[in-house]
Amino acid sequence: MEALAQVAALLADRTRAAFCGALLDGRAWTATELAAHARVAPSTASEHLTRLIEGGLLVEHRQGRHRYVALAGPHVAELLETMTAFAGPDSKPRGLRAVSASEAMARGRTCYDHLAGKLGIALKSGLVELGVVTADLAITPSGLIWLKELGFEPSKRQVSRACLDWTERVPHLAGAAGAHLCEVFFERGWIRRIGTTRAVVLTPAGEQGWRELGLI
Amino acid sequence: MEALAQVAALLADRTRAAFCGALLDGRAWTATELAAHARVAPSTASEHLTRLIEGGLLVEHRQGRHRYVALAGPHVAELLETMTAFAGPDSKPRGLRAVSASEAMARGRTCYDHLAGKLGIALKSGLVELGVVTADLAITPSGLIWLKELGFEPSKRQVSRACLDWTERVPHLAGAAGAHLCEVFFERGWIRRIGTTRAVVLTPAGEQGWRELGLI
DNA sequence: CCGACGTTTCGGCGCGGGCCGAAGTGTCGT
DNA sequence: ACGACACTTCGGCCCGCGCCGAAACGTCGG
Repeated sequence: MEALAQVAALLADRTRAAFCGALLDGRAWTATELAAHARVAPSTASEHLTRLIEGGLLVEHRQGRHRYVALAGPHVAELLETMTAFAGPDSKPRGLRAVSASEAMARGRTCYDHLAGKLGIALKSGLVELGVVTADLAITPSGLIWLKELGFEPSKRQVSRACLDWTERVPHLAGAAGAHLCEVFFERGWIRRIGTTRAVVLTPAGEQGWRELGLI
Repeated sequence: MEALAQVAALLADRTRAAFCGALLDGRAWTATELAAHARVAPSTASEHLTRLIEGGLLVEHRQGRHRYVALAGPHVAELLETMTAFAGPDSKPRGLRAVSASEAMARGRTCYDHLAGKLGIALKSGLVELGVVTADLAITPSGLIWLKELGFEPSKRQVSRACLDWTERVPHLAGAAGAHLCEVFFERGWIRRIGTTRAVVLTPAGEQGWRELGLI
């Protein structure tokens, strides 16, 4: 259990945890961006990033004078999701901006590479309704065909996985299938990010698309 | 991400992590037992236990002058499993006793309420062979009937869940179904604990039972 | 009722680690 | 070539926290 403590220690610091939370949007951030986000000096951020990379949680990608970092993969996102689901949402959003931001996150957001929030729950309900997945979020044989018609190709990665939503406390669809659907929705302009946050909305085109697929 | 850091901090200490690791056997331990296990003074253990309980990871059950503690539920076990799978096994078992103990754990052990190790992998393979679960560890309709014949009754808990094995790096069966099978195997004397550890072995009766069920 | 035992509280010690600013390195744009 | 910029390294500060032992409390057994 020695190793467990070491991984936990990496996430036990509010600044490093804030970095990981920001990176849950699935994009790569520069060191300076993360420093500003967590309100610490660049030198402090640099040291934290080095530790997170050595611990295998993050990967870096140097480009000129920039140091881009990103989550090391879906397995890290799953770890963070599991822990966040256990910990529950942060207690008190302070101020009007923070409140409206957290409401937007609750309506819909990306969870690294798939959809979460009320939007994620709606997607799951639709998929269950269509018989693509069972109530336990296992892909059905007919569901696999349905996914393939949307361009899904099975890989080594687990096709479906339940991810516990930390705002709704209900499992939604993660894994390769969840990631693929999210990708397709972005490509088709059915969902769109709000500003630079993880929050997303269903566009009018998306609403129509979902209706045509029988998701709503 | 504030809340994530707080949960992580609970597990970021080697002593508290050792407590949780010991409690992964699913039983309730007294404060003194845990103190001896982690080689710290009783007073130190007492303070750690209070913190873990306040953090929701453990529950206590006072009985006379004893303070029994146990994991707060399957969700805590899942959290620990996810983190341990990410962290990997502890590096170096020291001495002959430690080596043979870790080999026994690799052969078969309980993961809170279900089977893991090579034994868990064997069980999974058998279940896939029988068509009880898919390769992704989702229960099939016929598999549900098979489980019910073994006394399984669906509840609110998720029926099947993939748990990543930290010795084999392969997912095995957790969730309500995994817990039920483990329980049945213990009742029938098919598996037995080695000493007081989490390690288990398949008994001769168990080998025959598994053969009759078509698991091996 | 008394001693043994499991547990808790408290004071105090020492280490680890998170933070910053200053100075240094490397890269880009002009 | 030069300054601006992103990042890193280092020294130093200080707070948090894990540890223990001593003492107190509660329970059990005789």
